[in-house]
Amino acid sequence: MPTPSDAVRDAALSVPRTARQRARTEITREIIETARRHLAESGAAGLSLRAVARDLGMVSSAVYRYVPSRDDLLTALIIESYEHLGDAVARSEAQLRRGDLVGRWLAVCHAVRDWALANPHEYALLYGSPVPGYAAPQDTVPAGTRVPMLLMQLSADIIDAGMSPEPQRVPRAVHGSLVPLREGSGLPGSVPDDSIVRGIMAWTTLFGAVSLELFGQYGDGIADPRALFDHEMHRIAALLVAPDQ
Amino acid sequence: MPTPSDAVRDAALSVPRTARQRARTEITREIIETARRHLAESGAAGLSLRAVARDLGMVSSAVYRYVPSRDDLLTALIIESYEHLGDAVARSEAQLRRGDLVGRWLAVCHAVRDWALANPHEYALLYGSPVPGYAAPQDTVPAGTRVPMLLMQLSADIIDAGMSPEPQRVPRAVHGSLVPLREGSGLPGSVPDDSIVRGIMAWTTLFGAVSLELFGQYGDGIADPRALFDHEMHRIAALLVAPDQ
DNA sequence: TGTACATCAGTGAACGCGCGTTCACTGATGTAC
DNA sequence: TGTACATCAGTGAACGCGCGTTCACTGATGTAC
Repeated sequence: MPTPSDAVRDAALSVPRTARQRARTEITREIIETARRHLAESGAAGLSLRAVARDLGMVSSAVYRYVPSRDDLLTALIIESYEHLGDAVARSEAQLRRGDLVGRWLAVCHAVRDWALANPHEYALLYGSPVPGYAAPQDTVPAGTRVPMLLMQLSADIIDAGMSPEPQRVPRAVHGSLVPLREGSGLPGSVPDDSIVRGIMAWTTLFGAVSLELFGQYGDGIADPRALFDHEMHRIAALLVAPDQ
Repeated sequence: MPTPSDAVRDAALSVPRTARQRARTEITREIIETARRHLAESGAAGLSLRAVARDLGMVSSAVYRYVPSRDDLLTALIIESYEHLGDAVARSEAQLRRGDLVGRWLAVCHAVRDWALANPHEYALLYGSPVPGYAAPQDTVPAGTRVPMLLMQLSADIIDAGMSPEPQRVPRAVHGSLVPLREGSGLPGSVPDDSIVRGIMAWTTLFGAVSLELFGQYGDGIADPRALFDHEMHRIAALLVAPDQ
């Protein structure tokens, strides 16, 4: 059952046939691109179908031929933003030797931070406060889990390389808490709870650091946020990878 | 030089004299309380002077006798929210024996999380994406640093108790990065960089965990977020307090 | 204690703006025979 | 290859809504003598 936002993406991606279909594909893309520009400049709350239409020289009602509603446009943008972030992170991480586990972790961290600094409104849309009156549909979930998935792969590689820190026992309640995550992600049962917890903590510190910096909590207190971030991520790496044995 | 939002707070707090002044104080409070209710229900973007006026049975222009503009009202709410959070955290932390350093840390963590869950829009206002078109003035800084200050006090107590982990050396760039924070906070020079870094990392993980949970990044993956949070904060405690020597 | 004047709260209308969405309609493009 | 019909893009007007802020005005409260 295709949802409206599927339709939006499909139209933007499908192979064009007739002139009409080609135009439709192109204009849908233009609408999304224009919306993305507005999002980047004014943030999600300032995103308006009328403004997008104006920018494209269309009458506002014409946009409804391509996009069912403002919320669907927002959903499409959220998914695309997750994909952009995911691409940036994957590209950066792929450049490192597979065996360089700490390096791969740091590449992920800096890719996330760099992308966030370059695209602050998109980052805020994904990881900031929810947009009022908008509830992200389930469609956004697969794109949204790309970075966590990448970190899980990294964790798995660390375990395979025998570089994982000695697993600690984890309270029963925490074990139970992780069950849906295990089921949803197809994680092999052999991965200990402790590794998952470490992964979540690393992920938490990563996004916590980026959010605190980007959302202004450092104030004027930190002269060189990149240096601090880099150092923090180095230290957190000890959570993931045991020092050489 | 009193700023407009100072005026708002002063009016709400000053000792009343004449009937007029008493009414002014009361009505200013009512405006702020109503605005806070709206904020709690619809979030910062949905906060409107007209809606507040309606709720109070006033005509919209009358509010301008008490509040110079919407932005000043927002500033007042931000400051109050920081104070509420700060109060909640301080109250909770004060109940523990001073020597129970890990317990004090955990009290801070749970107080932050509990407050955030009880007041999600206020939390989003403070730690989420910035409100579009609004720049928080410097007035909000003192209130905004209450929780960090509390954590610094805790760190200082840990050092005094000799429970601090063996300080690591910190890269020169990181040392430099911390200079404005040292100057701005009146931290004694004897506190090593390493302790500050540890404090920042703990603070980062704390707010990262609360934000990821509250802003929906866990999806359906975590069955019992409180248990996970509690466990994470226990483990982060090792950053701050060395295991018994 | 009473009067004259100054201060201030609250009114109501207005300005100028923007938004999402619907709908009947026109004219161009595509399709089936 | 040409015609008849169906599909679809885009128009323009409208509905109904909400917002922040200003301004001239009224009537009540406060103050100085």
